[in-house]
Amino acid sequence: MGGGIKIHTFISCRIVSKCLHTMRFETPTIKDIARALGLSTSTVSRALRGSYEISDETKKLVLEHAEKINYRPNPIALSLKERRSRAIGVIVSEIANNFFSQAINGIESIAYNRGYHVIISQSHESYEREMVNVRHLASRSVDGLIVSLSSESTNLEHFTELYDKGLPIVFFDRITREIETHKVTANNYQGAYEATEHLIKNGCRRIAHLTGAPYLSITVERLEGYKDALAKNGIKYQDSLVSFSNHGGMITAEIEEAVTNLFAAKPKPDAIFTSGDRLSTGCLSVLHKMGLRINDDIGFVGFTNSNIIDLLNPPPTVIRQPAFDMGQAAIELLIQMIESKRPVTEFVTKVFETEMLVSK
Amino acid sequence: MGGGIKIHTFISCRIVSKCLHTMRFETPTIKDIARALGLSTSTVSRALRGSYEISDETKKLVLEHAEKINYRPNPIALSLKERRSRAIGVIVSEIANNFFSQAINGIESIAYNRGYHVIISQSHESYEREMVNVRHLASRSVDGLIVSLSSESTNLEHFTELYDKGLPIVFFDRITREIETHKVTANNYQGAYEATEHLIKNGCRRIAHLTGAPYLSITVERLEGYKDALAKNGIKYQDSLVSFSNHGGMITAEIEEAVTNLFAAKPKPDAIFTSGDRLSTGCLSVLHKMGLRINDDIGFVGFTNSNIIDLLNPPPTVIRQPAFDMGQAAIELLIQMIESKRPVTEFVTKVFETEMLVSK
DNA sequence: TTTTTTTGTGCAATCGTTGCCGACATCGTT
DNA sequence: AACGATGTCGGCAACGATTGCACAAAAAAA
Repeated sequence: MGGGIKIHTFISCRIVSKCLHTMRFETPTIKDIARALGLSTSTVSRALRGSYEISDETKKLVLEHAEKINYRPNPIALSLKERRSRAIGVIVSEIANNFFSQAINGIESIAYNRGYHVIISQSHESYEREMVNVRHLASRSVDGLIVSLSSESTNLEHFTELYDKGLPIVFFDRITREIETHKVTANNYQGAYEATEHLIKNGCRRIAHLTGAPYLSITVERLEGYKDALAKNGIKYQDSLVSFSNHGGMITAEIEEAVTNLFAAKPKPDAIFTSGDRLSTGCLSVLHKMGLRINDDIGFVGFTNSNIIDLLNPPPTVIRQPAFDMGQAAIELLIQMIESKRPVTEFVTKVFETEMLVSK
Repeated sequence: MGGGIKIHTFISCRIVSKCLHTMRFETPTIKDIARALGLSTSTVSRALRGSYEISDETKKLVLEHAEKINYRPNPIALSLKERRSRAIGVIVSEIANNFFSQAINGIESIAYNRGYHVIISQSHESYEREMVNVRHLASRSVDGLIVSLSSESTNLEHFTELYDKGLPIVFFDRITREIETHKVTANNYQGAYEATEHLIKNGCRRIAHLTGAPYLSITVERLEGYKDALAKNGIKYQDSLVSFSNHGGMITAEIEEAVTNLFAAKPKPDAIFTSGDRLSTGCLSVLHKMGLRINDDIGFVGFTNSNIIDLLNPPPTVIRQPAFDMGQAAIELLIQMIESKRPVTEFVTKVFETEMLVSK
């Protein structure tokens, strides 16, 4: 950061003869096998699928030759014909977010075993980007979608448009009431409640809340938990102690401004509760820059799945979501929808409990 | 972690009538337009592409109807016909690695502007997984590949197989000499040299080196830098002070064992230099668990692109790579290869300088 | 020997799109 | 009047794979 980036460029001048990088590269097809063996493509196709109508002799011939020329069926042709791709799309705001990357690992762990490929796509918290990605994935015939909404997504037409036509979609993390389908989420209310109560038990009374875009489900649920914990403990809720960050912590300046504003409240807050991976780490950075030590100078609890928070100074108390398991649950529900013979009419919402890791 | 995971499952029993989730969903095609307007598909196709052979009147008719029924060309059919997809594949070991997620952001930032989609795929440091992913991406007609090799990849046939057939490939980060193509890398030698020298200047004499799989380019280059820095400063290199982690830090137990082994050397090392994001954070965790304070009890420098290392206690000195810029460089070279009219015969290797952030 | 059954294979359509060629009609030119 | 040029459009084939139907040859039954 800061200053130009130095680059050395080595030019290797050796000329590689085999390089044919303008012709599209070719793969052996069923036709090549047919031609080589003097059969028709249909016979070859059936032989490869082990159809009972083909003699064992022919089958052996075909299979051996297919093996020899390293034949692989062309999935694009199959997708076009069968209108399915055995690929599922995942849309999250940012992969550089521990919660999401862990969830994706959960998704992959099951998808690959069930023969599905996973295509990851980032919305970068942008409605526009989300829409483009959804359309692209759909038109590429993904068999289903796992989605965590972007901060900006209030209009969900790009989803309903496809969902109503029969594309299976499962929402996770940032879910929506507008679309009736399977959903997977953490118990955000409870997590926020516990976080807030933890701060109260440690003597904090003016607890600020730094959270994401106001229309996101996770924002609403966590805000509710926060409010209820305050109420149960006889603390009055104050608007000035809550700050919404529309970009979910992706823009550092936004967090700095939010924290500054929160500290402008009078009297000053004595604790801060952050909602979301990027917001939590971002807020800790800002506090650090301001020279405030958490626990000593200010109470802190945040939602984050970072795996190195125990190395921080001092280690903050965090709310952790079972991201990997949530990913697994989401893909299982999706595959169930994709492979269901009859229309799915009953939908479940799986709610996973969060865990509070208290700094010692 | 620890204990079962509690899940609440809410079953929503409302029945949604429009739900047809067994039929594959259908998109309007060029045929629908042709039928509706009493034209042939070829005329419609040409009208949509604005061909000069079609009268303005017909064009207007077609375009209006296309807009009305929300027609989108089917990319699968196009891929099949044109044998290109305007999608590029990226294969990295783990997206839950700051270096890679930043590089991917760099790749996306350019790809989207140039009309390419980015498909991300993880090898999880497994040769097997890498091979499956490469084959899948290739058979899905990606127009090119950006690859950082997995720890286990010594055999590169799955790449040469495709590369020789004309699939453009750019390697970055973990590159290889075996394949002659464009490459993007950091100046790992220099980074390691500076890191080691920094430790020496701070009085360390027995510097351990915790690094990745021995056949990776980054491992070799960083080891060279480490060795040369020792030599230039009159310190004898010792095998017992270097430990190779084959899984690149993905397995915590492996790091713990490695660190334990390094500390078994006599006399004990007085500093540790780690190569790689996961290894650095993993090592810091282990040191923390062992109750060793870096700088005070043991010197430390590590390669990492984590954005919260300044929050660690105490903040370690780190070597940072310009990941975003490296990603941009890689995709630019790839697109250049893809769109080149004539075979590419001269290849460049771009080497980006690293930056050492010294803890104050 | 004739008819029926069985077995093995090929033809052609399909998926959505585009390239190529040919079919007209209209106009202007010689 | 005959011809070529131009403008506008449709038909066919192809991309790679699958599949229902038809058809052949061989085997079995009559």
